Amino acid sequence: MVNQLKQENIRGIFIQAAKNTLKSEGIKALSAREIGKATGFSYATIYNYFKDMNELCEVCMLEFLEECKEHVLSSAKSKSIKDMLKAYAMFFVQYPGLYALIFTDGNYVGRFYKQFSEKTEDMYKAVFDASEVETDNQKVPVLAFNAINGLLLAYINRNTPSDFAEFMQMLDAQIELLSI
Amino acid sequence: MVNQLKQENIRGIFIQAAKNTLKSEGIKALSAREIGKATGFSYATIYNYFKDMNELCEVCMLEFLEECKEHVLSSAKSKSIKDMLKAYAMFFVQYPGLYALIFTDGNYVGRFYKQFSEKTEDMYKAVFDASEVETDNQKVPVLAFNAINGLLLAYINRNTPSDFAEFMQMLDAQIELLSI
DNA sequence: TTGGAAATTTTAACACCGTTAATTATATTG
DNA sequence: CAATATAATTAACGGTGTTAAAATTTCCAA
Repeated sequence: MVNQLKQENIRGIFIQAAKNTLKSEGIKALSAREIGKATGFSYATIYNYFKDMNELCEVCMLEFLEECKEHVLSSAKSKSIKDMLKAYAMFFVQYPGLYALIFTDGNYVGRFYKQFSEKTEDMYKAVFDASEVETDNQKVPVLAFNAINGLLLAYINRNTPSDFAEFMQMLDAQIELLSI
Repeated sequence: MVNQLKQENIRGIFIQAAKNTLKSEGIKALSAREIGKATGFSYATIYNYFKDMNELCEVCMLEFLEECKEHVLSSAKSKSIKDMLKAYAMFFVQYPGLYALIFTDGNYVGRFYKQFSEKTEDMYKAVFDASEVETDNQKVPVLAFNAINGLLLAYINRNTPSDFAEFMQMLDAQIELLSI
């Protein structure tokens, strides 16, 4: 019982350390040894609490997705889909490493992708439900977010456009083009 | 003179070997040792012809981008933007590893991203020019491709949707939603 | 309280990776 | 042919994830 609690705590310590690294330095900086140093444990102790580094990453991903959802629902300037999609984009502009982790690094989707994909689509639909947009087409929320993801992909991973202001213009234009 | 030719040939051998691996097995399977084995050279010989593995990858990326452009311009069913965007998507569905390499693996964009981004946008515009679409908005080609890239990102990197037929439906719906 | 069993942590090791320096082999040229 | 320049190879370093064995700590009953 007490043991259980302690185990959960230590697991949480590893998760927190990994999240810190992922947020500040990105996945390239994450390693078993680095987490060991950050937590004061040996580098191998992690393997008593996670099957492998992938599992640790996947747990972080799920938590980040939750953070993202909360950020969108709480910080959007209005309930217009434009502002909500902007809030979504801003989350990843603020934490570009998380975008790479969640959307582009295939290594760490692995076993959990089903659970993860479902949770992502749930978020998309939740945001649309919270917005003032009405559409019969079930696909529209997913498509809209996909389009924004494509924009983020170019901006975050490839520095295109290279300027933030221009990125914002592209974001506006993209939402305009989607005509939702 | 003869030397120069020989050097170019060996460089080409490494590039070809790397391209084969990237196409068939993706970037995770690529390593200096693996290329050494595939070409019959030692693993360190590559460093006489490329600054590092990144440079080798970047050269491959540029060549793949060219292949992609040729594929779109030659194999699209018609000059409608719908068919051309479909041809674009099909190229990466056929070689999913290349999509990961070109668009999502930040490691290998590195130094060359400017040259590479420009070449990508050139391709987008070339495709639009070759199509029957007319638009005043310079941004439209880039935005349309970004949206398709977002779709590819979900399908290739995250298996969403998990079914090819459904992906094709999403593709149609995305182009529809863009109303171009 | 103490001794032994169970649980946990750490150390050492293995197989990879990219990369570099020194060595060996090959080719070129006087 | 010998000396030199060029190219390829081997050995090594520091990094990675991961596992097995050793060391340590925790726990509980006598």
